[in-house]
Amino acid sequence: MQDEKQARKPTLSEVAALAGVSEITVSRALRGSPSVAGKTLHRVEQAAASLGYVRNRLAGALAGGPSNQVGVILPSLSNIVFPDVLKGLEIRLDQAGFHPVLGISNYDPQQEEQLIHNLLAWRPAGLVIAPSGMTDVSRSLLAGAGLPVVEIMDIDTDPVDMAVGMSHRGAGGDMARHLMAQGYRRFAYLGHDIERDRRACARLTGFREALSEAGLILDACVSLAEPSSVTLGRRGLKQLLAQSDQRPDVVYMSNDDMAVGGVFHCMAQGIRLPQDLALAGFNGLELGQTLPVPLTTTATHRTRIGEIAADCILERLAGREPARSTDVGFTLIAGGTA
Amino acid sequence: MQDEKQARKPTLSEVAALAGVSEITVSRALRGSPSVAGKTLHRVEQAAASLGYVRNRLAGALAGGPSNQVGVILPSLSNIVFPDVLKGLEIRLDQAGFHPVLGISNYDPQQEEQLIHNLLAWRPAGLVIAPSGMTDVSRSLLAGAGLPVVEIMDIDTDPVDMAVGMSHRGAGGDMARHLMAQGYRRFAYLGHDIERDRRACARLTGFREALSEAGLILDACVSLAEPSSVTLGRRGLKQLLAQSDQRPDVVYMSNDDMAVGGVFHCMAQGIRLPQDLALAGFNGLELGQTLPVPLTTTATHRTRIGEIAADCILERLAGREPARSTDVGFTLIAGGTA
DNA sequence: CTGAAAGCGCTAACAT
DNA sequence: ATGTTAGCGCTTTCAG
Repeated sequence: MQDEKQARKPTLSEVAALAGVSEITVSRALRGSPSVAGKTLHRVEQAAASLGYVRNRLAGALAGGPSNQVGVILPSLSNIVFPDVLKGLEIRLDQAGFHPVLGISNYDPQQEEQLIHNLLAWRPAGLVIAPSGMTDVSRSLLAGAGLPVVEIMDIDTDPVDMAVGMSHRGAGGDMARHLMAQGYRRFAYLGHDIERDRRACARLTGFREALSEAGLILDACVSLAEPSSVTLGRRGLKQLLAQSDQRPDVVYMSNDDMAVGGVFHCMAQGIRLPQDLALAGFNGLELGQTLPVPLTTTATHRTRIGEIAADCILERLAGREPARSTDVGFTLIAGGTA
Repeated sequence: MQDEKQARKPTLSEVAALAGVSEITVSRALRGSPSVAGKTLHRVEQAAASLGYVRNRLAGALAGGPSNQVGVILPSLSNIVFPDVLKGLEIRLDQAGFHPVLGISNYDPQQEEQLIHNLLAWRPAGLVIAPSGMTDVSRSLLAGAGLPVVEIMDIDTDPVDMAVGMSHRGAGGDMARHLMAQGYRRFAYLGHDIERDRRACARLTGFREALSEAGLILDACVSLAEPSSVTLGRRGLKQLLAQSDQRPDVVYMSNDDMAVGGVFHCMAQGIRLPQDLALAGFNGLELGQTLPVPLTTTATHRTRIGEIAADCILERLAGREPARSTDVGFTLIAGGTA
């Protein structure tokens, strides 16, 4: 080891000098090129270690070498959903020696555009984005970036490059059909700040469409202008029930966090599930499935979305051509709350 | 806008040519230097926009400009705890125009060491790490990196540079004293793969110490070799109760996820909380506080840790000297389960 | 307020 | 298997 405070980090040429070879040989050796003699390799590694050499990938990438950074833009980290996706991304990227560079858009198209610009400035190897209403500028930045781009979560819209996700509209429709099949007829919806969450919006649209096809309607539809949470679901359901003169048969909640809040409200009020009131959520979080009565919901494959998105980037970088759109599907869980 | 597929991105000199000024003037203009005439600035911005210019920060950073990347190493993303910390980091970093570059160590010191090396290769402006048993090499890499480093979560050990967190040992001790004050005498502990989670370990240590000081002991101590989860807590409590010939008064669970699982087990079995059995967790997750009976636990200030860690990095970069160690504390929540 | 020169540390391309 | 040459695109000096 060397001094604790080395102001200037050692460079390739210093390693080269110590090892008695040229810079390029050190470069090749340290990058694991097969065309370096075992003996040379060893000597270079020794020299690098003894100097505490740490490769400068800024210089490498600028000189035309590959980057191992992948830009990742997500709308939020508050709910476990996006960390789950990020986990899948990270696992696969890490295996390939890549790192996610993160940006959070807060569901704001302007922030999103800014982030795309900022992340592109680092010339990443690829970009993964859970879109929040991309602007034309955003789209054109991505189209012109000349790198693999994966839009995740949703496959209801046409992607700039690639897409991995599921149909939220389809999920909403399927849940509506499932609930109708259970015999429910009076439907209500309780959502969080749905203006900003286009995917929650798409589910509601699909839900409505399916009801409509069966000649039914949504009796009540409440959206609260706050991010989703268990607390909000609990409070929201209380409010929804208070303001309905006739209690609905079933409430479709914008996601599991909200739905679990609803379940807790019912528990506290002695409202029996599903006899007195039925509830359905979305996401299939562990939380909802571990309740004494498992939540009726739609399980999504979040980590899988992340993994596949990473694979798309890596495949493309390897010169192959991944599917333009990948549907990871979803699974309706007929739990005990509806 | 320009062609969808621009193979080579425009460079500073192209913008300069179009604007009729020198490269350096464009550089200054685009970085918002005050010493650029308003008229020139405008012309440069026009030129940049019309070419779809995206700054290359690789080149900028290599040439000695500042980096706006901050390496972030976390042990896991599976539990909401670290995403919460990451959220706090991201908020503050984003405000300052910085981005986190992420690495997940999986609680493995070797992976951690590798990550530190990889992230340092990008010459980030700073590094934030939730340590997982740092090796000597890790420590020496950080010490010699010549950049601000913040170790987060824990302040029980001496940091290489700066630390932001709380005393987990203290939290365990406080909970033990709280439970003893409630009159409980037969204590049990239920943990997840605690070998890997040094902070959970520290809490248990503090818990034991406090019992010991009062002349009490831990009657049962079960650790399951799996990551913590609601499911594991539910299953684990069942197992723990089955194998105890005399039921404990109270079970200290390694965290809230585990504890909520325990609560669900009790609900399902008709075990009354806290009369028949008391439970306590750790973290103060929303989940536990929204249960019909709020969980007794220790609230941690996770997002705050992230925010302060980011501030430490930014302060140091601004030339100021932040506190070497920041204790964000914790708050014991005397809920209804103990 | 603007510019010219020099070089950050590395790697691709072309030798040998 | 190793070396030489020539930048990558920007920003830091240092000059006006």
